[in-house]
Amino acid sequence: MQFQQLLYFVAVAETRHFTRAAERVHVSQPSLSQQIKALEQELGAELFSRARGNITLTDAGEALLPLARRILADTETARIEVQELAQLKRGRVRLGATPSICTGLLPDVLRAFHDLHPGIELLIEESGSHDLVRELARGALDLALVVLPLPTPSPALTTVELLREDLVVVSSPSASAPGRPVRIKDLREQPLVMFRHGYDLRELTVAACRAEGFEPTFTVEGGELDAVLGFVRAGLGLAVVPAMVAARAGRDLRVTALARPGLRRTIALAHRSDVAPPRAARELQRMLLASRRGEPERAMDID
Amino acid sequence: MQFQQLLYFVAVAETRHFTRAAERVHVSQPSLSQQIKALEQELGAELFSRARGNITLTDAGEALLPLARRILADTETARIEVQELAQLKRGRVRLGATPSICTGLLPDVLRAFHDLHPGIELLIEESGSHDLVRELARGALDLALVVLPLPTPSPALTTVELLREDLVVVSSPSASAPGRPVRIKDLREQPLVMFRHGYDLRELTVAACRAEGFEPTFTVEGGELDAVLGFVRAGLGLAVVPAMVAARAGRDLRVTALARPGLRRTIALAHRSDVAPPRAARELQRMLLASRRGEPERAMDID
DNA sequence: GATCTCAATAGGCGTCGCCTATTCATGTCC
DNA sequence: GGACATGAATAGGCGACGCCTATTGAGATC
Repeated sequence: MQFQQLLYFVAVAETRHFTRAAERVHVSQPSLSQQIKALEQELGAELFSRARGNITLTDAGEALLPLARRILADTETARIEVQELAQLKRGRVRLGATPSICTGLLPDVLRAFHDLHPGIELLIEESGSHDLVRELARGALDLALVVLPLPTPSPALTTVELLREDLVVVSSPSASAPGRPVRIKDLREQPLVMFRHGYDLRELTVAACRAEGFEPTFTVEGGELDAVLGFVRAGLGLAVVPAMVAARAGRDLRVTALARPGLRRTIALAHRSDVAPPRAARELQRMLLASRRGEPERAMDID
Repeated sequence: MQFQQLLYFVAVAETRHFTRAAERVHVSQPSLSQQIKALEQELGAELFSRARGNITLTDAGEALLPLARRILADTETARIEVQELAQLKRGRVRLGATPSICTGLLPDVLRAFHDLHPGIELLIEESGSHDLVRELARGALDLALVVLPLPTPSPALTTVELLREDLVVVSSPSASAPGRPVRIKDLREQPLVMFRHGYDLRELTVAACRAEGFEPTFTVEGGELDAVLGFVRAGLGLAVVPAMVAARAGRDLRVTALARPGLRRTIALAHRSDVAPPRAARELQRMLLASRRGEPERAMDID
């Protein structure tokens, strides 16, 4: 049994005419006759009663017709579904990212992606790099934006470096302004507002302070990104954040660069090494990589 | 897209292994790989992510799998349905017959047919020949047992003579016995119990009397076959019925042959000339024709 | 680095589906 | 009633395609 044979069969059943059916399916009448005959032989039953000028379905033909129609409809559906997925008309991307990346880098790119591919569902998982790596390995995420180096490096994950961004100090405009640019050691006696455990920024900042030989002091700690910025704005202390986040945080925060060599972090795209990400995820990956040409400069030229 | 390709696709999806899938569908591994590749090309999307030792469905593959399964299941259903019809495991015969044939000839043959083909639905339409011919032409019946000659002969119907049966006279054992065998003209002063209009037997009997130059007299008229026999049994009069009916009517009826040349009627099978009857109807037709070898003798050797 | 596994390619062969040309059957018209 | 017209069924040839075996190629595993 073949799809063509069913197609021909339905055409004959509907036109009740071999020659017209052949025209409809764009094949010569003998070819159609042969295929119908082959189908009848394979099924072991006549499908049409060929009374001259009055082609009719036999009872076997009547039984076959609805099934044939359904099979053909299903193949058409299959074709369309798969092609819609391939053409990014439908689909889903499960993207993981750290909170600071969600705030800094993602909005513009996701907006652009959604404008290009409005049918694609975007699922964002906002977590620390550690969790993201685990979810990625589990297959619960297609793609993740993580901070390098990975907390648990593994050959099972492929990472592509996306951009390096400078960290800057944010403070309340009303508070006593630190000298500019700030050195890490200047933070020794400065009260800091610190993220909760799990934030890469926390580990990074604390590690930098320790490298200078001191333990930082926190006035508040444990908040998410927005809360930390709010506390800073309220004058509770300083915070070290990516330049891109600082740029988005608004003008009522003073942004101060760190003195050389400063602090920077590397953001990378990660996905499983063994399976290629779905089509839609690959497309998002492509757009993220393309965006690094223009974005970083614009984001980094803030004092 | 081809059935084989879908079959191969499902096999790979289920085994997650090209070589094992190839074994399962009894084809070489390269052939299977090629067909999967062809399917992917036609659909314009990869269906599997071929991570070494870990074949997985892509999202396109996931979308295709349920449809592929359904398509394959439908083809299997189609195959089985058609074959069951062809093998007379299922089906329907719409058979028309006159009341006397229903009573006389049919029971044994239908019993035999049903024993052979219990899955076939038997629909009996009991009417006069005139109605039967009309229903046959309309396509409402597959086959009819009618009395020849047809009331409205037509080239659209094909008739095959099935058997000739003698008509006999039935009477109550208690009533005054007519001489044996009875001549038509003996019925002149005999009261008859007569069927309702529409019965071939009525026309036949009345016509025979008129040929002898008299109008028959009826004590009761208008009943169906069973009622007529009941009236005869009660002594209301005589009736002229087919020998086969008389034989089945039981021993409390006296059956008397008609004197030569007697009366007989021809029963034939009729069906539309333009379309072949369905498979099941042809089989019943075959059994009816086969039965005439033995049945008539047994039915006609009464009295 | 040798071996092993397993999918992908290469090349050859047979089948099959399609085509055109023709035949055959059956209504239809003069 | 014979010529014609219509429409489905063969006949024969050609190209494509699916299958095969043999081989290559790429990751794992020891």
